[in-house]
Amino acid sequence: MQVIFKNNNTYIYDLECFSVAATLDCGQAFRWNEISKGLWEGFANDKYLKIEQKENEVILYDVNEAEYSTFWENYFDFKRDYKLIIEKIENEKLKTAATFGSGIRILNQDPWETLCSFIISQNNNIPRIKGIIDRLCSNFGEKINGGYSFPTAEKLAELNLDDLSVLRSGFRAKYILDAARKVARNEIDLEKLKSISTVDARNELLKIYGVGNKVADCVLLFGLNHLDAFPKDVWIKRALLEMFGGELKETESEFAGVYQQYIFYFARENKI
DNA sequence: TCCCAGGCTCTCT
DNA sequence: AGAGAGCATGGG
Repeated sequence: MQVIFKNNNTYIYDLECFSVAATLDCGQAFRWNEISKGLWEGFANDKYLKIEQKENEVILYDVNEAEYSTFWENYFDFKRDYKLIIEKIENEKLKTAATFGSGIRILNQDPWETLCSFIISQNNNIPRIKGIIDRLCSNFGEKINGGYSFPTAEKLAELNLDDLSVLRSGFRAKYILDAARKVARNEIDLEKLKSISTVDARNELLKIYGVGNKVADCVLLFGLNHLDAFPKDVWIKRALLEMFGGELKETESEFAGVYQQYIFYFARENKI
């Protein structure tokens, strides 16, 4: 892997195990869109990015060295050796799924944005999740280059259910408010959850009204860097049954969350 | 039209 | 402690 900074862009060469499409379109983030083949734009927290993948080249437009090394490198988890993770898989079917989804990386997203987004995701479909999050940002975020930032918990904590009716988020609005208030009042310290055990962090998240095991595990995995969290949604439960007979001991392992994304992507793309 | 969506809470056994 | 209804809304 080689990183070059030039013309205010960041160019990455010889980067293994990365597909921008698989990573941004596998259901872990909801604010990315493909403009044309291989060219994506989107937001992370209060930052806008245009990123393109060509043959053996990834370009982050208008990203200088400082922005790359302090933010995007970690956001895309470029430093982690996913090839090694895949090589260590012994279960043959899991290896098949991993090979199929080998371009997926687990994004290091902002904890609050992740929490709020996955509260919205429950009993919902992805196009509508994206729509609700778009309205959340355009109504309550800050105007930034190209769009709107994700609103802070402090901002949302001041609002009431009536204010949130513009989101058309249904029964989830009351859950958003409870999460915003608990985070804004520091009843739940999201940053601290990164450094405590996965079990303890999950129990903290479960204190939020509207957060159950699945949403908590998504926040642990996509926003708090707990890669051993294994979110079980309807797709995963079905895939575990059909691919592994309902039992897979790897769901308890160090990189269970990475495996989960491979299985999820494999199941969805292959329509099993 | 009808079914269902990366679930969760509440209630009833 | 396990099962089932209800939840808001709208995409397909």
